[in-house]
Amino acid sequence: MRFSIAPSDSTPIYRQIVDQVRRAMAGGQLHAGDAMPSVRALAEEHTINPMTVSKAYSLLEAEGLLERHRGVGMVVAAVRSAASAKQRMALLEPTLQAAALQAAQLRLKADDAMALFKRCLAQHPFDGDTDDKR
Amino acid sequence: MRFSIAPSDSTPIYRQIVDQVRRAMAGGQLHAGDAMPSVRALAEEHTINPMTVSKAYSLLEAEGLLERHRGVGMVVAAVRSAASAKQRMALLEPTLQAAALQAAQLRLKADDAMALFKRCLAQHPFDGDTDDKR
DNA sequence: CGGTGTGTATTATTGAATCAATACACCAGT
DNA sequence: ACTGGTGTATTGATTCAATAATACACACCG
Repeated sequence: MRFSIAPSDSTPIYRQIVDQVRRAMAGGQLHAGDAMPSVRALAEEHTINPMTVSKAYSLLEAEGLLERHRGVGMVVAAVRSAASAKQRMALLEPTLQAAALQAAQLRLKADDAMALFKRCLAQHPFDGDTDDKR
Repeated sequence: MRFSIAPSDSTPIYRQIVDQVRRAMAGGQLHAGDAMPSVRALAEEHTINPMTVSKAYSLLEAEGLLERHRGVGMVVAAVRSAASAKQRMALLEPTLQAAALQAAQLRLKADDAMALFKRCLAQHPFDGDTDDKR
């Protein structure tokens, strides 16, 4: 599981982690039983505090997405599987709503905004398709 | 000038104001000489602290977008006019990049994401077109 | 058993953002 | 000048996010 953490971002680090895990779960990149990176490993990789990672994991556990196995590590919970397309769209919608608002404030033509979005989408080649099996 | 402030959002209030003014300027909704809502008025309308508004205005003044007229109010600076379409697109791009990343993580089809975005855009009827001239 | 690796709890500290209350400096009208 | 409207400065308190440094509880493995 790859994380992209931006400490400079206004959204808290622990929330960035939570959101990304949520999306990865919904997108089916995480399967039940998969082991999550250890708190210390993740903290070291991004030079953040272990407790910040732990906080994120705790929230995800409370949410039922992860299971805590003390002494072993966090593991993706059993029940969940990939969400339906409709559910995944619902997760994306708030961001697109914000983008649409910005586009309107910028007085951009809807077509232009769409074209730009299309270009952005093309830049994200669904890194899971390059299937990093190990 | 209408502001939509979300105190619950993780991005600081003063930043929400700054960003919205920037977009309104680029979109040509604010013209040189236009008077900005007073610090106290804006603070009261959104039940936020006057100093928070003042902080936002100060940043915008430092940026050259607003001019401070003590005793009179903040006024849109002279030099700037609406930005070119290309510049406005550049302001929107970071948000769409983030959205594209999320879509990829969610394993959404690009077409589906585009369709959703189109729907979101349709919900923002460019409130300036309803032209609240007074 | 003992070591190593898990996640966790605790306490204290830093910094940013916000609020609250007050006082001040400025300008325009009467 | 006075008054009422501007933006601003100051000080303090509060909240939240993140850090730091320990110490602890648990599980696997040899």
